[in-house]
Order: sequence, then C-alpha cells, then structure tokens
Amino acid sequence: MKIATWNINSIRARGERMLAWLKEHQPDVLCLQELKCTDEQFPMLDVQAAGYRAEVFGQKTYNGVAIVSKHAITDVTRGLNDGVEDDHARLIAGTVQGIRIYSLYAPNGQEVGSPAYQYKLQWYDRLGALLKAKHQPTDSVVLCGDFNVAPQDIDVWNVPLFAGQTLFTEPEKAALKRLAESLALTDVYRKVHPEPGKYSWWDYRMLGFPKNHGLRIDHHWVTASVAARVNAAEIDREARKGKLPSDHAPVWVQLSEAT
DNA sequence: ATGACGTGAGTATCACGA
Repeated sequence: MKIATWNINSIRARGERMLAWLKEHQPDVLCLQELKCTDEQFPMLDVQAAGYRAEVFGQKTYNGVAIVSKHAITDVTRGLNDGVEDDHARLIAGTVQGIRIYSLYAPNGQEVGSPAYQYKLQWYDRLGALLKAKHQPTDSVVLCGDFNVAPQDIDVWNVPLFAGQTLFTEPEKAALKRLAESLALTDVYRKVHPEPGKYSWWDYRMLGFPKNHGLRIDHHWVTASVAARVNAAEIDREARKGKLPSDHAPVWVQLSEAT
C-alpha cells in the first residue's frame, strides 16, 4: 500500500500535474493540501476518470485538504471538531484498508509571536488532544501532510539562517514533538532516509530548488504497527521540476501487506 | 533593497505562503 502526501498549492492551477502524477505513480492514497478551492471547485470527475475517489474539505481561497484513494474511504471526518471556533479547512480523516489516515495542513505561523504563530502552537495541541481521544498507540494511524515544522537541524538547508525563524523555532519543534508523543508516532521517512540534504519544500525565489535550498516539512508520522510495515519511502523531486510546479514535492511511503 | 516567485481575489494591488 502506497500512501503519498503533496501540498499541491492550488488544485485548480495544478490539477493536470496531479492527474499525471497519479497515473505515473499509482499511489493507493494521495493526501492533498492547500487546495485553495471550495468543494465544488475540486476536479472530482477527473479524479474519478483516473480510477480514484476523493473526500474533500475545501474552502474559498485558502487552505483545503483532501484524501484521494483507489479504495473505499470510510468514517470521514472534517476538521478538529473540538468546539473551538475555527473556519480553516486544515484536517480531513478517513479510514482506508484498515488504516486511519489524516491529511493535514498545519498553520504556517507567519511571524514568531504573531496571532498566527499562537494559533499554530494551539492547533498542534488541539490535534494532539484529538489523537489521544480517538486512538491508542496500538492502532494503525498515518498522520501525513504539510506540518510546517522542520523537526531537526538535518531538515533545514541552512541552520544558522533559520535559527529562531518560523518553522524552526523551539516552541514549534516542541509542539510537533508533543503531537508525536501523544500517539508514539514515528517520522517514518527520516527513519528510512537518515542522510542529509533531503527536503520536501523549496522557495520559488532565489533558485531555491536548483540549489537544493530546502526544508523537510512534509512528513508521515505513523504508529508502530504502520512503521513496522514500511519498506520504502521517497520524496519525488521530479514533480518539483518543469513549468509552474508546486513549491512542495510529493512524499510517499510504501507499506507491506498487513499480517 | 525587508526584495525575490506564485496564487487568489478582482481588475490594482494586496494577503498569504514558508
């Protein structure tokens, strides 16, 4: 079972890229972020023509997440549903072949100390509370998407440049660590690839991609039963090339059959 | 130089991304 995640940065601008990627890579599941469209604007017919179905949580202009799957998606939930007033479409969950899959788009945080930064830290703790309420560490859970946090020095192309900057501050790293600990989750791409220079996002500006000036902020955090099944994980740099790409590359993990 | 590149909203230019 191949589970991919991709911050597509507007599905309307990159629908054809997504469809081409689905056809070439044939993931079982593709989690999408930053759709930047309403549910009605999502290219559902194109996805279905490609042999997939999709569950979408969109909104106008910003955010928006989806789960695209070859297999049935059941028990779909949208948002955190924790009683906090929050109109950002940043989380959708569904069960596919016995695995609970979350497609998430964590808040960016803007400037350190800003309201957006506080919202980001709170959003992480709200998500951790949801996971603790819904799951046991023995469940099969995959939390994938754009976490907007680089967890370690190895995940940043220039550590001194990013020190204290949004996506790499200690409170953000601690929030991600708390989230992972809420369900004993593993950052499974990093487990497969301990080598440096592996990033999932590159700035459009200043030749970020050709210089490999990137960050690894798109992850799969998985429970132990899923981690035990992982036999491959890759970042598809090819999808970051060419005319008008997303600034993120797709990341996928391959699981062996459940025993 | 607080820039660069890209998208959406809206039709000039700003908000936002990371």
